[in-house]
Amino acid sequence: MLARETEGRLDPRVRRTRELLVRAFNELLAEKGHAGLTVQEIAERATINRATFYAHFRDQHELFDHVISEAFREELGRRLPSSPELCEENIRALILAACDYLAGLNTACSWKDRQFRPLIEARVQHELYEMLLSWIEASPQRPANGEIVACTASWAIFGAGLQWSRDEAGASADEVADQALRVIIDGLAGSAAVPTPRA
Amino acid sequence: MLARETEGRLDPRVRRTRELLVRAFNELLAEKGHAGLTVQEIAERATINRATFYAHFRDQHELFDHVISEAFREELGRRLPSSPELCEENIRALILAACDYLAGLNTACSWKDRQFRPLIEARVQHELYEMLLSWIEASPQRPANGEIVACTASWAIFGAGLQWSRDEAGASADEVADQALRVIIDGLAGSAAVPTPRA
DNA sequence: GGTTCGATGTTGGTTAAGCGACGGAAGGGC
DNA sequence: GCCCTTCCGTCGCTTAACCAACATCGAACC
Repeated sequence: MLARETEGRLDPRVRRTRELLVRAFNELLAEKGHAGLTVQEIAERATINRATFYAHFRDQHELFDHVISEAFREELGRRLPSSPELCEENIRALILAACDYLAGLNTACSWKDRQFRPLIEARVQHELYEMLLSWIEASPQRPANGEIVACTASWAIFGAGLQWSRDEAGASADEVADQALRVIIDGLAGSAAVPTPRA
Repeated sequence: MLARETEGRLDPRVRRTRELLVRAFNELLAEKGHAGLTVQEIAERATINRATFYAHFRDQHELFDHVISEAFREELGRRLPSSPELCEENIRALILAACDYLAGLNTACSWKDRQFRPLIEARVQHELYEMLLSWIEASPQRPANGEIVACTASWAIFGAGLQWSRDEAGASADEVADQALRVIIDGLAGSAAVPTPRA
């Protein structure tokens, strides 16, 4: 009964309610961390009724996922001014975004409780996947199994970014991006790690 | 059908809508001034439907009055930590608040268009009146004609404040407050401007 | 003059938000 | 064990916000 999501148009009340909830959640996250945060608290801060919360999110975890995804999508949006297509430049931006975002979690967002990092990381990978898939499906020669391609590549990008973010004093993000880019685009064969099977 | 104002309880949606409208109006006022501001613009900024606007304010002028009154009441609230009663200390705070608020209009709020100052000043006087009247009616020996007393005194305070705010390099606000306070409390007779009629 | 355009208030029907209450689960005290 | 509190997730009813119109007005503009 709520929110014809598929349509582009969306009831302004719905948009406003979600924005208020997201803002409130972000504020409380910054103030008190995630542990012990109640739905009541979030709803109150957002000036939204608690029951209305459940009309928009199944539970607090879903809101959490939504907020993380949105934050990472914003990070991506800042780095992807060019057209939405599958090209080296964009993939490189994806890698750098993953690096910076994941590294940022180690410093700025040194949460009281690190137990939520896996959840955040899962969202990052998922957003990489979604972005890649949208590019693949918009490309001229779209493969039949775009999902598998997107999945593999997104995990590759994610893995590179995560590894780099954990690696103190390693290579620069640019270097990582360049190397990972080669593997992702040309494959293992192209990266000279294995002999090319058909050469 | 909207907003049982008299009751203390007030639908949270109503409170939120009014706050959004007030905030939007203040923002637009700071950005573009008052001239040429449309209801449509205000409603849009507040993420409120234009029709809903009219469920809360008769027109833009009423919102304007509301905003000004609220700002001045806030100014008063900051200066009146003591109990709400008719005493020298509180009246003095009233005078000083009027002085500062009206003087502030000359500098910080140097609107593109000064034509709205009379409207603002009218609100200041009205708020002074309301505050005084509430004190008078709560006092032990409340006179029958509290309205006339409050009216006279509020205009006196307002006049003193306005004159001071216009007077460059005159007496300090404290001095004005002291002198005006004497006139207001002891009357012309007490201030020695005229001989006391019954002495 | 007449025409176009945009802002203003207003209306009735639709839809989402608020409220109060409910049962259930999780913890804390004793 | 048992009670007490607090949060959770859900439900039916009420109420306010949204929307798409509408007539009206005033300011260009020709």
